[in-house]
Amino acid sequence: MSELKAKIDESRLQVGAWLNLQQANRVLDAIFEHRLRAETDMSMAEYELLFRLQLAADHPLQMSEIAAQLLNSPSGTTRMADRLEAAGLITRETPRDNRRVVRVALTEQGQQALARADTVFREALGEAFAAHLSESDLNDLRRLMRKLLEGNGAWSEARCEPGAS
Amino acid sequence: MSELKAKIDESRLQVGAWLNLQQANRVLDAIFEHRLRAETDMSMAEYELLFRLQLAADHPLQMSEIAAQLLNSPSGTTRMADRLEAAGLITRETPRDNRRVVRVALTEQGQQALARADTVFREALGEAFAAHLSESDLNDLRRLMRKLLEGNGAWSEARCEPGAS
DNA sequence: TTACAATAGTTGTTGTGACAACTATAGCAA
DNA sequence: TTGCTATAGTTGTCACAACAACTATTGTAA
Repeated sequence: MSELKAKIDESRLQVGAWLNLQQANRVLDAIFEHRLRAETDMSMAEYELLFRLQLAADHPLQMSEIAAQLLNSPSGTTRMADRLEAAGLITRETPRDNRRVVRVALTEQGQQALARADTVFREALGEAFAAHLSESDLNDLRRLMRKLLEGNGAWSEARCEPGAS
Repeated sequence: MSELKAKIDESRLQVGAWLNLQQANRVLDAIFEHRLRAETDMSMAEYELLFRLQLAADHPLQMSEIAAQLLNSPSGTTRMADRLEAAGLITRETPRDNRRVVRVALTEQGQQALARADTVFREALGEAFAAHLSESDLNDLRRLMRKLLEGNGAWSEARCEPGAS
């Protein structure tokens, strides 16, 4: 009897924690999306792609790497690259030694756009995210998320070492 | 000089924590979506709507309440309700005393579908989410997410008291 | 060398969500 | 009552993402 009750309580705690995680993510996503769109006419997804390109500035990424890092489908990545290329923010190049792959690089204009977006995003991040968490909170959060990612075999893709911008 | 460095480190920590949060959310979302779709032919969004209906089983929800709880747009909520109604899982009813609103309720069939989805979801939640977190981790997580939600004025909507399933 | 399999991206199609415009009802003031 | 405003939902349109099918290139084995 009390075992059943304990199980139900356990389940409630789990569901509650997950719902909170999801809601927080949605709320913050919406905030960042709005801010970015309003001030730079760029979507979060596009910003993330440019951001990943800059992270790996030394070795230009190919489509499949981008897709893996962003957890996007290949087709979605193609379409996004289409838009960014049309806007003049990135270039696609297929190297001669392997004509299957496509290497994506930031253009000068793309770097400028990214810099602007970086400013806007970090400001929004500070206000809507970091302002409500202490430094130890941030470390706790990273620890928890790392556990979740590792537990689901998704840690490698999530690795990120933001460059000194 | 070292102040600038400290600021950069701070920003890295913030960005990293956010990226991890987002990635973890995406990975888990994808897992749950797949599991639910495979075993119940229902999307997470649809499950969440039914779930919210059951949470408030005593007083049937109206469209705007559902939209607020799910952080969805009114139009999106209408479309989802269209699908669920067509599938026979919910009913819409406009009460006579206020013919503007639409009250949504689970049908018998909807309750059964929800029960199945509940089983599948909670199993997936246990495996992909809760299995990697201790009870104190879960409480930490709730605490952190609550801070974020409160900080952005979104706590009330996120409130959830899962019923004894 | 030729044939077959594997890899990398792209395109066709479809589903879903958002914003804005619209309809209908309710509240309220003159 | 009449007219104005606010509220509640729905619909038109469009943007974006996913899956599957397709093309092109590379690797490999007979």
